[in-house]
Amino acid sequence: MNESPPAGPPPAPKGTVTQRAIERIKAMIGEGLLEPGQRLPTERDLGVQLGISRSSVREAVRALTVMGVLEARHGSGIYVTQLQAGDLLETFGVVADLSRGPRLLELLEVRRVLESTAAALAAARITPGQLEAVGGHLAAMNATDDPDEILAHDLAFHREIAAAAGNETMAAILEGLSSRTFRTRVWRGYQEEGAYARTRREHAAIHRALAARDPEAARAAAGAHVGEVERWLRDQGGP
Amino acid sequence: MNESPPAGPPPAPKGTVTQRAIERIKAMIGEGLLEPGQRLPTERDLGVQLGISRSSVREAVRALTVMGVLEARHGSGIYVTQLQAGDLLETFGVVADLSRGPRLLELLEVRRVLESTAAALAAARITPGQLEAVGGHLAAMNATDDPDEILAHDLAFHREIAAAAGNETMAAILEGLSSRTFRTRVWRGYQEEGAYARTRREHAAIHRALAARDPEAARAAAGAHVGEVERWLRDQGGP
DNA sequence: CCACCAGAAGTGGTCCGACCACTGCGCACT
DNA sequence: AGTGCGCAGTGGTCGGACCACTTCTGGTGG
Repeated sequence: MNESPPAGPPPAPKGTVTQRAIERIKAMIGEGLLEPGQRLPTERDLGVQLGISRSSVREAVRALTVMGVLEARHGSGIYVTQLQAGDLLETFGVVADLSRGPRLLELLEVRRVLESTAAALAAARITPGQLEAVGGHLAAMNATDDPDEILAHDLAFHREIAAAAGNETMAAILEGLSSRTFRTRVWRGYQEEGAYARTRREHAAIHRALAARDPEAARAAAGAHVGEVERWLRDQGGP
Repeated sequence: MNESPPAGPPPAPKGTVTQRAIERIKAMIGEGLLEPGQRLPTERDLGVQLGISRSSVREAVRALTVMGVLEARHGSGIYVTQLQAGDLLETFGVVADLSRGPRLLELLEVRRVLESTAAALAAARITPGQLEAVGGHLAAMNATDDPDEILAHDLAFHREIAAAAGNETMAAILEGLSSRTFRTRVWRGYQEEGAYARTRREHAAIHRALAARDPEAARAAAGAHVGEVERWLRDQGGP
């Protein structure tokens, strides 16, 4: 009769129940209690353990799934992802897709910086096999007139370079920054100006720098490539 | 009696219901039907519109909330965010916090690249007021011995520079890459080696380059700064 | 003995209905 | 007119039920 009104410390009084659940699960992983690839308790059990309803558990799991931390397999269970990049890319891509105006330019600026660096790293580390793959996409891109196919090979071209840079995280970020719809939106108008030729020239320059194992040349070529799109976009929305 | 078994086109048969709901809402925003700051229909109404239950709507909203696209205000309604960067930082920070081993190094490498660029941009654009703020954090950092306070001013120091670079998106990414717990974890051991002096020297060098409006010097100083932490971390987990 | 398949158990996915906590606004009271 | 209270509306939480899918198990036939 003396501690009911004054304070009830046990049931943590912060934020919403779901928010707390997210923190709890996140903490479990952070503390190593949950290893990547490991299976979590069932939603029902988690609800009991955390003292919350299954609905709230589901929302927490959904949130962590979106973040790329957890993965739910229907009929099997919930698992901790390998956190192997490419998992956080989805969120990043969504933001990129929804960005407009000045934000788009900023995104492109970030991409230019990372793409340049990736190209420089790739020039130093790329394997003959990877170089051949890059060349393949370059050739395929030049051999067709179908915009969709060109776009696909363009994406693959850059993806291959990012992979060759040896930094999966950077590759994942670039992947998000070059998400399909994002790219499609920008290219729609860009290519109408007959920018194909310039694009081909720039891609060829990047490929040449990679083949020559010249990091600085690759950095410059990649930077110029993205910079061109940047310039076009700036002119577009500007005056 | 003749179209029940053959085909049911209206209820698109792809993915889970929640996933579809996410796409639908995302599309509404992408197509401009939902302006930033605008209020969405209630969860109950959305359920009716999309032909799904409120539970599923809630999960979809939760997912988009985590992505920083929506914001739910208890008792008021669901709103579209301004997509003003800093919203996607949370997810990015979580990933950074949970990363381990090689992934951590990759993250740091990305940070080095962006931090260098931000410093270079800041050197060209920084205002006297911002420069003073940077100097203030530098002085405050050198004036105390409390690790927590040092960390706080360290974060503010870099945040101020990122802001001065004039690219909010880049600043948001750097913010996520320097999230509190991430930083704390790395610094715990780093500072034990009496790295304070070196950190102070490096920070001073960055500040000097900014004051001199020398982009290349700022780029080099910032790159070296992050690179030092990188080197230490590599030595740590290596042999 | 092995390969294969049908069933059962367990899991996430979806739906429903109820109630709680908070916000916002309008009405009545002062 | 100013103030406070109450009510309607909204997101937050809960519990239970059922569905869809995966997985393992046991049996059956080769």
